[in-house]
Amino acid sequence: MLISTQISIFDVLQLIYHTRKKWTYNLATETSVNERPYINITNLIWSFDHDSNCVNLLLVKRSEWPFENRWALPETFLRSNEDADESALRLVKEKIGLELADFHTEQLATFTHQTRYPGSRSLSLSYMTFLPDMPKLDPGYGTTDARWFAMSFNESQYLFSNGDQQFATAADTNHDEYYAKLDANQLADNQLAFDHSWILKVACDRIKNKLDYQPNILLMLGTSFTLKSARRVYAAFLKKDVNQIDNSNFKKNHKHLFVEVGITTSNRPGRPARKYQLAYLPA
Amino acid sequence: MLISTQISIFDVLQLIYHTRKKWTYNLATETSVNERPYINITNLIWSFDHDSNCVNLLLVKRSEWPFENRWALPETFLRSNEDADESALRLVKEKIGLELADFHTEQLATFTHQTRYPGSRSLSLSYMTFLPDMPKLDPGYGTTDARWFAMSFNESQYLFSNGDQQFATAADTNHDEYYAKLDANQLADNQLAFDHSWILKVACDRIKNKLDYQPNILLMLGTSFTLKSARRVYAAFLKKDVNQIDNSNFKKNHKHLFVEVGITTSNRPGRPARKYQLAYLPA
DNA sequence: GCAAAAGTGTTCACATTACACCCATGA
DNA sequence: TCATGGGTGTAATGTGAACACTTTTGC
Repeated sequence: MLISTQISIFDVLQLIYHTRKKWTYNLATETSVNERPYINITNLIWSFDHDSNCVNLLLVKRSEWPFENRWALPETFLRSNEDADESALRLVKEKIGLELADFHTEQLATFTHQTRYPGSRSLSLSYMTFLPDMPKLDPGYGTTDARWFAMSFNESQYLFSNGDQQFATAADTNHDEYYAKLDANQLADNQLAFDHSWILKVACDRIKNKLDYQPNILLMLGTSFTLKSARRVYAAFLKKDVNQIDNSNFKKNHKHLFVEVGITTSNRPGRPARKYQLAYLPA
Repeated sequence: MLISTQISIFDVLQLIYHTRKKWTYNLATETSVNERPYINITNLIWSFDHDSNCVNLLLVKRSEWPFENRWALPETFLRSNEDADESALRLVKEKIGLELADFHTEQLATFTHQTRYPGSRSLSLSYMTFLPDMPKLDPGYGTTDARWFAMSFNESQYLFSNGDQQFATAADTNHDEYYAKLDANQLADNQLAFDHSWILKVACDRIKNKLDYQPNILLMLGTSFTLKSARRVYAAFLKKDVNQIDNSNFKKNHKHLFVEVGITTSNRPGRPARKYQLAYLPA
């Protein structure tokens, strides 16, 4: 059936390209040239501001089509000599330089909706990285600006703010409804490019769901952390105030996840807090 | 740096193909032609045999390179006119025909290791489908056989058997270690093609982890199910005997997930069992 | 010593477990 | 009426929430 669609000179060129691998293509059933979409690696890079005690997300201002001059999650193309997670790590290095040696990247999901990328087919292989620091940012290729956006929330969404700019996670909770509306919404100034508000929503939900059994998000607190800072992170994703999470209970409920590794030294009044690490080692 | 690698006529053709989209490529930094890998959709199709009370998985015998004449998870190529989840559904329809109207597909993960596919770069976008029935199978394109394999387990692996054939999930628990060994193992007769034993391991772990909060796997029991059959599914993934899961406690612990919808009629001795459904509706 | 920050302990409510008991059906 | 499969109830144990209390620091 697909053979009935128009075939351009580019399709033919692509076919020639394909055949160098001695792969036999069956046009009628298995393929057409358009089946090789762009492979975008999208990386949600998280960090924690120890001054403001806020969770932060890295956003970039695009300089190229599509969505030039608009804010988006950092993206790159998958290269032939790297796995997708290596590609996500490379993206981190491009934005923050190489001063950080040790950080954790994990897969979020893959987004394949046909209209997610205007003009051409593109898949987003999305990853999340938790940085143990909040370094200065370097916009790098394809972007004119890169900034940290502090996370907050309202009843139905998470919000990410830097100065006047504020972006929210998708308001829809249903995948199909979100993408059905996506075309019409593409020009709203307070929205992230592409389907990034949806990707961001999926990310926040995932992080929240993993808090009680695999809180890799705490890696953004550094190699060790105090219970108070951990509670701040939990509170941010649970849409609570820190003080709504009782420290005594928090410690008891998560003792299987945390292991004590030392004590803080501080110049402020009050008993110094103990330091903890994740008891499991994220691969 | 990438510009220093050899450039073939095919690279040039691919570039011409690319430029029709008016996308400006920066060879030195962002791309090379090999960055458009094959997009394989891998679908793990699950079902339940009500006669043997076993969880079953669909495997196919490949007829084409690579791994011709070997068993593998069913795969297809992503087409230009479908999302990846639609592609996974199409794969189901090709294997089982169209007699089943209502079934659920969800994303598992995306596998991108450079050596996962011999000879060329290929990404696997993996999905899972839970069939409410165990229909006759149709091998379809690229395969000579398609069969149900019954799931069992040993201490460290899940096993899938049909007659003499038995395949196991990956023995490694570490991603990097698995892929480091993959080349050497490719020819063992009792192994699935590609990295499918790893994908299958990831799938089983995912299903197990979701049993207590989103047991979509129960959709393979049909539109409604008895507590006993649900316990059988749980037991299979928890590596227990059905009787190790107390019925009374099972009901109490999962009452937020199940809702009573009727009663079974049976010709056997014993009180008829009640029928339940998932209380939430998987999208 | 006092205030501030953090860690500890106690109580109560509720959930989970183990296991005994009761109910509905076919032969 | 008995064997069989399935549902219900209960006491003991374990877990989480609320909140009071103790410890350690800076000033």
